[in-house]
Amino acid sequence: MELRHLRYFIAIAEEQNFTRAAERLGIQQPPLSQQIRQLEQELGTPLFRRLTRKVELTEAGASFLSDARAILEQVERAKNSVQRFSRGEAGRIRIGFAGATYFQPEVTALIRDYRAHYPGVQLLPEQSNTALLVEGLRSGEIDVAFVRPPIGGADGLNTQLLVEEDMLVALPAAHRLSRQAALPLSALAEETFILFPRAISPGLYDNLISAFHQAGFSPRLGQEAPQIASIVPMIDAGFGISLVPRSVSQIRTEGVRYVPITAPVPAAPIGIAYRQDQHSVALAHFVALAREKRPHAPARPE
Amino acid sequence: MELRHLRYFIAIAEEQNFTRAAERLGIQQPPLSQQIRQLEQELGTPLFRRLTRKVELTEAGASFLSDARAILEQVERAKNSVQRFSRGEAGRIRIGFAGATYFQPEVTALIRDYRAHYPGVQLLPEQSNTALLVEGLRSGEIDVAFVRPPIGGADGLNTQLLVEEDMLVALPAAHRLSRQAALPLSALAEETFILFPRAISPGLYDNLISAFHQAGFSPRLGQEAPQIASIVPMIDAGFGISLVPRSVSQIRTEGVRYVPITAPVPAAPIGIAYRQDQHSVALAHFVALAREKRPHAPARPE
DNA sequence: GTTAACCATATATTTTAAATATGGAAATGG
DNA sequence: CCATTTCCATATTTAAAATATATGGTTAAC
Repeated sequence: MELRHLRYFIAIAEEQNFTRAAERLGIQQPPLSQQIRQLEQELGTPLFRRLTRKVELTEAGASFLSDARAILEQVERAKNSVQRFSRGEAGRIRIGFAGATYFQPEVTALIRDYRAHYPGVQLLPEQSNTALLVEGLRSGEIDVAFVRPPIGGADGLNTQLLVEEDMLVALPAAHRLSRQAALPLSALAEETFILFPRAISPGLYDNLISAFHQAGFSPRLGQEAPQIASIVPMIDAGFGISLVPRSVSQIRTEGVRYVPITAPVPAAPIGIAYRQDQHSVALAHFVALAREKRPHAPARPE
Repeated sequence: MELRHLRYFIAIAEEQNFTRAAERLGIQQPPLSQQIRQLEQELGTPLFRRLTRKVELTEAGASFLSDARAILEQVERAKNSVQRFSRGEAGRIRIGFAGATYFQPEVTALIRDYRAHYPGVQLLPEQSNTALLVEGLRSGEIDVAFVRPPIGGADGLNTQLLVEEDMLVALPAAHRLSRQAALPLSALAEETFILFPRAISPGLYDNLISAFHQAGFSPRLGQEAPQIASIVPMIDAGFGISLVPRSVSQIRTEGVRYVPITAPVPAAPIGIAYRQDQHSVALAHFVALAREKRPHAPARPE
């Protein structure tokens, strides 16, 4: 059986007439008769009663008619579906968010814009840290991730800068410096710092450390925070002070103040990372949208 | 697109290899490549990524794979369905029951047996009278009916005798004859009879009247009953007495007694009627089952 | 009783799928 | 690193299958 048989069968059922159905199908009547004979043979039962002026469906034929129509409709749906996938209008993107990247307005704006453009694509967010996300990208568990570049050993992964974020000082409201409008980093030489483990975001960590060195001191490290976002409550709890990406200051707490840094300002860039051998059209659109938003985008034609 | 394309596509997706898929399909590899190229062209997108050691589905291909499988399964279901219809294992029979025929054990036994043999056939019962049922058979609203033969003007309809029922006298419990073991019809010459309108079952009505004439009297007619089954409550209510098919005596009421007739015994046969130009296999089975049950079936080979 | 409608059959032709032969690219294995 | 293997694509031939043409038979219609 082939779809041709179904198309022919339906045409005859609708016309109740082989000759007219053949015309409608753009073929002659004899091949149509022959194809239906084949179909009836394969099914083992007549589908039509041939009367003198018209043909009519047998019971078996009537049952087959609705099925045949449903099959052709399903074929059409499958075609459309495949094309939506190939155009990136359908699909699935597993998105990873590294520590505190989901506070960044640029990040949420990108997600929002993408959803507006491609509502048919399912977005599966996952929260983690840069190191684990890079791992997930490599193993294929994640399609794209918002990370804090640079990411070590990025072989096989592409990274694209999305936001050039800076960092702020975060300190307890009761701290003697918490009312300052701005601070040089050197003013913090004697403080105890809460930092996250270098392993979860080496790039960001190294940015911090090198800023400290530029300011002329090595930070005294206190309790380690399990992740970036948990630094804020730890400051509130009195474990020390820290430097956090500016977007983290969206976490407003009674006991914590954020103060801008005059110099040297540590960078906390956010980028998106994805596999180089990545074939998803949906993801390509996502990356393209991110590129439109990248900072200082040079206006060069592509 | 033809089903062939789907079968080929699925084989390759499962084998991840054109050559092996071709073997499995019993064709050579080049025509397989060609058919897939056709399919990809029609869909407007590649379905496979051709790697050096294997092929893998694209996103579009993965979406198409599940659809293709679903389509082939639906085709199989349609085939099976059509065959069930052609064997009479699926279908629908609209069955009419004339007045009081559904009290007859033979009738309910036939229905029960048929349902046991062909559980896939939907039986749609409808209660009416012989005249309306004959009408329904002609117009195609009903497929088969239990009627009280003979049915007038049976052109185009076949009738088959199912039960040779006789009639009983039905009278009030308080009636002077209600304790008799049996009665000749002539004993009722002076009674008032409740009868149904001749129009709803002329055969049965004429059987009654001719039995009265054989017994040597014309019945005095009282109130008319709208249908056979409603005769019993009318007797209870004191409108008169009547003769009813033996199976009606299953309606046991405190105030009504049934007494057998010695002679002449009016016949109340039940038959099934259906269109001669009837093509339903399911109905043919039903009629065949009824024939096995017909009274005094002569043991002639067919 | 002749004609018209309509499907089936027989045969010819064209289209299409499948087979054969071969090439090229990439991994594998001495 | 070169030879070999794996595996799909392409070109061409062959076989199969669908379609076209011609025609016949049956039944209703005029």
